[in-house]
Amino acid sequence: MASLGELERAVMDRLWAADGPVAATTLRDGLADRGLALTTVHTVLTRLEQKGFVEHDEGRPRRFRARASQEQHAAELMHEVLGQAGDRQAVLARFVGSVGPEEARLLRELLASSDG
Amino acid sequence: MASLGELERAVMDRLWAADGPVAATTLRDGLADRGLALTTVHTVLTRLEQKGFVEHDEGRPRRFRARASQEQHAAELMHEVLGQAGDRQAVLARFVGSVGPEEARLLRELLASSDG
DNA sequence: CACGTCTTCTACGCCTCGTAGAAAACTTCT
DNA sequence: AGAAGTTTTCTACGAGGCGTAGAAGACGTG
Repeated sequence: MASLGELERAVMDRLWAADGPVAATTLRDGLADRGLALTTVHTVLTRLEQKGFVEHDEGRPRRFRARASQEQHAAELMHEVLGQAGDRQAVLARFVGSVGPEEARLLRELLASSDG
Repeated sequence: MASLGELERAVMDRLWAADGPVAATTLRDGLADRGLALTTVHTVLTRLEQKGFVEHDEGRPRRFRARASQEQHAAELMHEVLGQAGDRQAVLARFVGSVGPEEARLLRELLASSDG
């Protein structure tokens, strides 16, 4: 999967946090601390579309939204990391070995429901 | 964590696959299909050392080895991905939801032993 | 010491990414 | 419709990462 730069990531975070499609101006305002030009935001959005992370509607102004939820994205990344390792089982062992107790419990529940 | 380029990754894979420290010439020979100059391998190794992935002994010729196992590395990456997501639980849910039955079983066993 | 090998230094070209101006397309207001 | 403002696209540039390796220096061996 394509990776994200720092600003690209910040934009994705905004899109993920939003509960609907977002206009470029809104994104620029949300990132006001950076003092970005609107064209900069557009450039980043275009690149994110090329990478397949974002899509826009046909309205005017365009509204942009993430194609996958942040959770989907993160889970896919985790599978990608897991998949390119030689010994997947060993990786999983290490992974769960360093998971906190809260999350361990959650995992147990999740795995219990999906019976096998 | 610093990320790896394509060749850097290939070198790490060799180091991970090796069961001991490896000389640069050996790495070059292992990557013979690429027809790399030995200095290229050295450059990559130096960068991998700067990134903290590799270290070398003081022998002559130098022998290089990965500082973490591939499993450690992958597990850390997975935690990194998980950690930078907003809703960790939702990510875990998605993650285990798309894990194969074999691995689900493994995970159950791993989690059962670490009681909580 | 001479020769070959190993290591470091330096460099270059390509690509990505943050950044944005200029220009084109479009909307809105009168 | 025309003027004025907004939005979108096109083009570009500089910094940094990475693949790549030559040149030069350090070192071991005969």
